[in-house]
Amino acid sequence: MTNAERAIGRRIEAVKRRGKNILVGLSGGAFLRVHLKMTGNCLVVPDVRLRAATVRAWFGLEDGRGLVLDDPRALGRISFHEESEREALFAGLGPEPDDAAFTVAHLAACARKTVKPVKLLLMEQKAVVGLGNIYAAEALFQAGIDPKKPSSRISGPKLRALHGAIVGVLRIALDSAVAAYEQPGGFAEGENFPVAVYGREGEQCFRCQSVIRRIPQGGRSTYYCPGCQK
DNA sequence: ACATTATCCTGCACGC
DNA sequence: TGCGTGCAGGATAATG
Repeated sequence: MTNAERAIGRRIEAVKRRGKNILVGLSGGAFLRVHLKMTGNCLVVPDVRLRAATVRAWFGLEDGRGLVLDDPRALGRISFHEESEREALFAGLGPEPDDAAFTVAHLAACARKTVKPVKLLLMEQKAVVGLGNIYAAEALFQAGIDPKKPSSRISGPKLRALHGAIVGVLRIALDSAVAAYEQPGGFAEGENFPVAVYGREGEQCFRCQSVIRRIPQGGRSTYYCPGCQK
């Protein structure tokens, strides 16, 4: 029996989220883990037989509808797990940004442990979950921190500002994503987020008029304002 | 043990 | 016009 076949006959009981993972709870003590990566979309379609060409995985529901993973770039993943695997599966993840466990002290403790550039620390999903390349850059801009700054050398006030920026950025990102999904037929995560630095290389900073820069970090592009971010 | 790089995958922007 | 190249993204495997 394949892993996908282990889901057959089970009832969908709940849908939750942990960081960037969607958890589809199934009867019999199991769940599906979905990661949308960049362009994935997990949704229920009216007829599982009429799937878009970009649907990479699908489950037929008893009424003919389908639970599908639609992903043009095919980086998204869906996998079956027993409840017993849950703890180990997410053991490396940090707290949710809106959880009481995500405090300034927690962020400071994570930062103190490493000299790696703070942008990379934020991308690891270990100090806090939810930040990707765009939101990490925007949070660092809001906090006025240079993305190249060694994590352990960030001052107390800057860490406090960063904590607030992370919470604010992810709250807006989540709210706008939920609103986008609630539009009829809508899916436009991120489209409503007002970017200050991401993708704006060579353009002027809205705040100080400096020219926005782009640098490689961890194989990705990081955008920042050299005037605002020290 | 750590840090950097490659890999996955497709679509699109770009230069010639 | 059309083709080749490179880049975008998150997470993880592989390499240094």
